[in-house]
Amino acid sequence: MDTMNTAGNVCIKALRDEERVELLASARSLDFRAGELVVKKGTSVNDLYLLQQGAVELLLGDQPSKQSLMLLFPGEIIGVNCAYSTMNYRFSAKALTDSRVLVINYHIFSAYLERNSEFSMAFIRYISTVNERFLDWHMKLAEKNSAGALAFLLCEFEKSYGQSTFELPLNRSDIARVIGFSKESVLKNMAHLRNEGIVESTGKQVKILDFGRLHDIANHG
Amino acid sequence: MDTMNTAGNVCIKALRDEERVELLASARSLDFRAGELVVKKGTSVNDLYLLQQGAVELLLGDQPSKQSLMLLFPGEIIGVNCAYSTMNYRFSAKALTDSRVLVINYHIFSAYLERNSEFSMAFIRYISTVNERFLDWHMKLAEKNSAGALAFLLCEFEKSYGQSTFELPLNRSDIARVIGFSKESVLKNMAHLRNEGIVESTGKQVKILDFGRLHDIANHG
DNA sequence: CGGAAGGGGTGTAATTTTACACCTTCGGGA
DNA sequence: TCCCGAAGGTGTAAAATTACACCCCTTCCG
Repeated sequence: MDTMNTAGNVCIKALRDEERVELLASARSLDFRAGELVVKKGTSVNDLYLLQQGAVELLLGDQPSKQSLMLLFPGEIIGVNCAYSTMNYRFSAKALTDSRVLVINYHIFSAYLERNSEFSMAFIRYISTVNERFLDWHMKLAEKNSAGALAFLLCEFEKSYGQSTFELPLNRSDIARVIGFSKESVLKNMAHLRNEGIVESTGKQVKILDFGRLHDIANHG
Repeated sequence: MDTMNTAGNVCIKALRDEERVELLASARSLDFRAGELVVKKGTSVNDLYLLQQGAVELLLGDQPSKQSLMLLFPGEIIGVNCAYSTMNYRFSAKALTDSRVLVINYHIFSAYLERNSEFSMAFIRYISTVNERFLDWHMKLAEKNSAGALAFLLCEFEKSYGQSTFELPLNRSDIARVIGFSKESVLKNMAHLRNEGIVESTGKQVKILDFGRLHDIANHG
């Protein structure tokens, strides 16, 4: 959730001015409504998608119970860490909120990678950083029980928004998918947090009342 | 576990002949005994390690209950997908069996990335492929119960060794860490497989007797 | 305006897994 | 040669989580 200095934005800054101008001139923005697919698994990789606004969820499968890979926020290039493995996208990406995406032509982007070594090194560093944050995220979640995982997610959102009252870009089923527990687990744990006076929640609106205890649950779950 | 055409070996083939000769001339092989750390979390990134022989486990933490990231086999560059995120290694790597590693100087390697665009594109593709296989592995495991996860691991090893009798490079605690269940879960499930006549096992020696049923368990766990 | 669908929620029972205790065997080191 | 530690193993109980059933409310569409 920490978008500072590791975003796709930053690696694009490694382009030369004229390259950046050319890339942005050839790019176009697209808007997606909450719930729409931004990227569909199996489609061929013609474009890269830089998220400008909103929140997007990366999903592995296309089954009803799709597995959540990660949440993406403004500045990120969607699915960047696998974009060069095959010619087809191996995951889907769904807009969690209304979102705006900058569509960047893959071939133009690749041409810059081939001829601008500073840019390709910045891109390699960017991919490495995305991987590391992905591993951190999943491994932190993997070692927690359901209460800890939910608390951890709420703490991360509070940190990201920088305030204790915020609107989650996720419904309860989304939360369940992201942290890897059932919807009922999420609902029961959320009820427990409310009953204990740790949070207030009304649908997606969340207010954290006792940050210390939430952190304790997150750390020891 | 599929080492075909996605290994670090293959991306190194993208180097020009004289670059490859120079890289290999400056590299040296190191041997590690089973149980030794090949890479220790926190050490600075001066070298990359190409696994030539044996099996290595990538671990996230340095706690006693370290979390398993992935298993690595000959041809892989250890921890390649995060090697360019920071100046220190963010994970440890432990030799599961006696292993031989080619130690490649990071700065020489990076210099080739900067001046040989064909090589850097091959490297980007290699990292993407490593990421994708990592995601596939973890997401397949994540959706299985303990019986399914153990069966899946055994099936993958059978596929990798190409025969139904093989020696696991893992003891029961290692297996537990890799698939994310307790040691007793692994032991109980292994006993069940033996009692059902699906496998024979003596320590690390495993023989698969009923591949169809093992696959069924792997697929429906 | 009514019905359907989606989302939030609760309760109970079943299943899965861990925790804990303890055992046996084997290999290595003193 | 003996002892200790590591590894493989089993049993029982507790804890965690899911499965399932069902409810209520709100919003949207016909």
